[in-house]
Amino acid sequence: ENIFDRSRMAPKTPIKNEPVDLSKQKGCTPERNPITPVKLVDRPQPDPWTPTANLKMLVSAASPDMRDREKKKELFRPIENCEQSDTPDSLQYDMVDDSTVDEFEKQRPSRKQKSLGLLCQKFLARYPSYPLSAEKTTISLDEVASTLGVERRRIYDIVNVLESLHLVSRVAKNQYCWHGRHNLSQTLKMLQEAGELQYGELMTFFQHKEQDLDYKFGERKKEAIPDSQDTPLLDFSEPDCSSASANSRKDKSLRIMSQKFVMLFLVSKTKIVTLDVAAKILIEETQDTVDQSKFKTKVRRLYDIANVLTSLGLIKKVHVTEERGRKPAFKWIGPVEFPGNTDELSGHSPTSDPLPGTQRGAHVPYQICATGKQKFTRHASFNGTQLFEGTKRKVSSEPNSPCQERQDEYCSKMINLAAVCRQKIEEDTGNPSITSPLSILSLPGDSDFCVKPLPQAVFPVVPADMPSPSLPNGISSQTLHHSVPAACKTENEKPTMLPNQPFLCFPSSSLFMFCGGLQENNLRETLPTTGDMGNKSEESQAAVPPAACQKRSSQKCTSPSAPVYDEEPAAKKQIVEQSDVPLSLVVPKKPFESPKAESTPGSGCTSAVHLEDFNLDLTSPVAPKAADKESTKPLDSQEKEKQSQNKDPDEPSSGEEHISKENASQPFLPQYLYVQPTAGLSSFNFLVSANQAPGAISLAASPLPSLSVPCVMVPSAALASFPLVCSPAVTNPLSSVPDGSFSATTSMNLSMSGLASTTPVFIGTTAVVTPKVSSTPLVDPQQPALHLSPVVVRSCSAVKLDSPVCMGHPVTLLKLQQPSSTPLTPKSIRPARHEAFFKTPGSLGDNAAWKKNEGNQTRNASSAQRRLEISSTSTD
DNA sequence: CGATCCCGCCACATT
DNA sequence: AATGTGGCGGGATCG
Repeated sequence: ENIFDRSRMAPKTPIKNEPVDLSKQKGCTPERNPITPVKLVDRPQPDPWTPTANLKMLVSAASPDMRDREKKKELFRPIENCEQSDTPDSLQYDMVDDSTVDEFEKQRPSRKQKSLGLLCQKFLARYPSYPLSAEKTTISLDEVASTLGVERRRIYDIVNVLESLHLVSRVAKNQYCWHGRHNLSQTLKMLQEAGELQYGELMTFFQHKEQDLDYKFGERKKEAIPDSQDTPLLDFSEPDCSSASANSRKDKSLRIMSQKFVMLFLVSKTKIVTLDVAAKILIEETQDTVDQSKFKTKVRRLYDIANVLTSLGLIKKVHVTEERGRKPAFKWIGPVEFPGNTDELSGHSPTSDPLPGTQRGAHVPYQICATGKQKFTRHASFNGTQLFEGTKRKVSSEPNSPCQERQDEYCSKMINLAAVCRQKIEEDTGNPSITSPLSILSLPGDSDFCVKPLPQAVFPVVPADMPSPSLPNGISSQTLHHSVPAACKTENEKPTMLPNQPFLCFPSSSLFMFCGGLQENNLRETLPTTGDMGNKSEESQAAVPPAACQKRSSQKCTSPSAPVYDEEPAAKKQIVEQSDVPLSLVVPKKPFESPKAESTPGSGCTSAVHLEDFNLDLTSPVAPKAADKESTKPLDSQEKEKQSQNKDPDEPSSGEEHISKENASQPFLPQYLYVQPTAGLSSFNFLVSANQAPGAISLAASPLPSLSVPCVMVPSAALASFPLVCSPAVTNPLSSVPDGSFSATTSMNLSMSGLASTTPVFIGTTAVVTPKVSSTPLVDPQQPALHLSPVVVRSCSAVKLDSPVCMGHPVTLLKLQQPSSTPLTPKSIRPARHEAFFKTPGSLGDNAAWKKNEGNQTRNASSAQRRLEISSTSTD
C-alpha cells in the first residue's frame, strides 16, 4: 500500500515531507510523535486515496497560510478534522494533528523551511560571530548535518561560502574551524581590492548601463575581462604554477564564485548586483559557449551563495526595475568601508590566532594563513591601503594611463596566477583550503591587530604560526626580497639589498629575531638549485604575491604577480614601481611577499601569520612591536607600521642612525638596529638590521645575495645579559653568487645562553654573529659560507660548529632545536631555525614540533610551507 | 510563467 | 574500495 501511495504521493512534497520530518524531528522537535504527520499523509492513501489527497490539498494549501497566520490554521483544522473524520484513521491522525498541529505546520511548509538560507542561519546561530580569541571552535560536518537535520551536501554549500569569506576554514576531513567574523572586514577589504582590479571597469560599465549590459556585455566583457582577469582566475588550468598537480578543479567553483560575487558588490558603486550580470561576469569560461545551460547553472549557484550571504547579513534581495523589467538583484548591506578594520580585528587579541595556529600548524589551510597574515600585516595594510586606494582610484577612474593599465592587468594576472599557484600548491600539499586567489590577496592583514597586543601575547602567536610558515618564510621571504630592491627604487630590477628579510621570530624569553631576507632573485635561483625548492618554490612564490598585494597596495598586487612569474617581474616591476613610488620602497610590489604569506599559512587556524613579505626599508626601521605578527610580515613593513602607529620604539631616525653607526662600527653586524624599548615595548628591544643598505652595499655586486637578517628583537633585559646579537646578514656581495645564501641568511640561529628566558638569541644566517662578540670578524668565515647556496650553508654550518666562533651559534641552535640535533645540512638548519623561531617556546609543544620541523627542514625551502601543513613531520 | 532553489545523482578526490 | 567533496542540473515550488 505504501508503495502505491508513494508512487502517487511520493512524488513531491509529501514524500519529501516524510523524510524531512524525520530528520527535522531530530533537530526541531525531537521525538514526540513527530512522525505522525507523515503517517497521516501516507495512511490516508491506503484506504481512500482520495481522502488523503484531500488532506494533502488542505495541508498544502493551509501550510503556507498557516505559517503566516495561525488563525487560518484554526480554521483549517476544523475542516481537516471533518475530512479526516470521514476516515477512521484520519480521525486518529487528526487527533494527533491537533496536538501537533503547530509542529506540523512548522515542519510542513517544507520548501522554504528547508531553504539554504534558513539552514545557514541555523548554522550560524550555533557559533559566535566573534568567538573569543582563545577558543577555537571546530565544526564537525556530520554533527552539524545531523543536528540541523539535513544532508551533508547542504552543509557543504554553506561551509564553502563561509570558507570563501574566511569565516571558517577546513582543518581536516569533516572538520572545519570556526573563525567568526573577526577577519571578515579584512577579507572583504581584500576582496574589494582584488575586485577593483578585476572588475572595476566592468562594474563601472555595467552600472552605467545596466540595460545595455546585455548587448555590450559581450563586448565589454571581452574587452575588460580578458585583459585583466578572469581568464586566469577561472582557469586554473594554467600550467605554470601548478605544473605539479593540476587536477582538481573542484575547488574553484563555489568558493571562488562566492568571492567573486562578493567582489562585485564591493566594487559596485550602487552596491547592487543583478543576478544576470553577476552570472555573466562569473562565467568566465571560454567565451559564451554554452550560454544557456551554463548561465542557468551559474545562476543557480548564485542563489545558493546569495542565500548564505543573506544569512550573514551581507546582502539582501532586491529587485531592480529597469526598462526591460524587473530583475532580481541583491544589494550589499554589509560593511562598505574597510579602513583599518582594525576595529574588529584589532579588538581581538592576537592570542586567538596563535592558539589555533599551533594546533593546526601543519594542517592549516592557506586561507587561514591568509587571515593570520592579514592580521599581522595590518600596519602595513595601512600604508598599503592608502597607497592602494590611490592606485585603485587611478585604475578605476583612469584606466587609461598605460602604466596603470599595465599594472592592473598585470596585477590581475598575477593574482590569477597566484590563485592558480595556490591551488596547485594546495593540491600538492593536499590542502584544499586555499581556494580562491582572492583569499591570497586578502593576506594583507592588518597589523594593527598584532601590534596592539602586547608583545608577549604576540609571541605565542608567532610561534604557533611561525613554525609552519617558517620554512616557507624563508623561501617566501626571499621572494619578497625582490620587493626590496624595489624599495631601493633603484631603477633597476636589481633587488639589491633591501633588507628583506624573512624574519624569524623568536620568542624565547622575549627576544625576537628577524632574519632578513635575501634577495628574491637569488632566492629563486637558489631555490631551484638548492633542490627541493624547484617547483614548489615557484609555487610558493606565486602564492605569495597575492598576499603581498593585498597587504600593500594595489601596486603590490601588481608586483606580486611578477614574483609569480619570474619572467614578468623585471619590466613590470619597474613599471609598477615607478608608478607608485612611495610604496615602491615599501615593496616592490613584488608579489613575492604574498607568496610567503601563503606559504606560511600553515600557521594556526587563524593565526597563521605569514610573513608577509613586507620589505621595509631598513633605513626606517623601527622596532616592530608585534614581533610575532610581524614576523609574518616583512620587517620593513612592520617597522613602518610601528613607527607610524606606535612610535614606541625609537624614532626611526634614531634607529637609522644606530644602524648607520653600527654599520660603520661593525661592518658586518650593521644589520641590526637596536631599538630601545620605549613605552610600548617595555621589555623588548629590537634590533633591526640596518645593514642592508641598500643596494649599494651588498647588492651592488649581486643583487641577490645580500643579506638577510634584518632585525633582531631582543628584550631589553635580554640585551643586558646578552652578549651579542648577531645577524647573519651578511651582505656580502659574494653571497650574491650563491644566493643560496639567502637560505643561509634566512636561517637563523638562535642561541639561548644558559637562560632560556634571558638568554640572548642569535639570529642570523650562518655567518653571522657570534653571540658574544659581535664585533668579531666572524664574518669572514661565515660569509663565505653564507654565500654558498644552502648547501654551502650547510657546510658552513657544520664548519661553524667546528670553528670556535661558529660554534656558538650552532651550539645554541642545537639547544634550541633540540630535535634538530642535527645542525647539519644547511637545509635542515634553516628550517630548524625557523622552526625554532616559530615554535618558540610559547607556542608549542615544542619538542615535538621542533622535531617535526626538523624533518621539514630538509625539505624546507621548497614547498615547505605547504608541506608543513600537511605533514611536515614526516620527513624527509 | 518566471524566479527560486531543493534534492540528490554522480564524478572526482581523499583516505 | 570506501568515504568525503562538491559540480551540476532536473524539476518542484514559490510568487
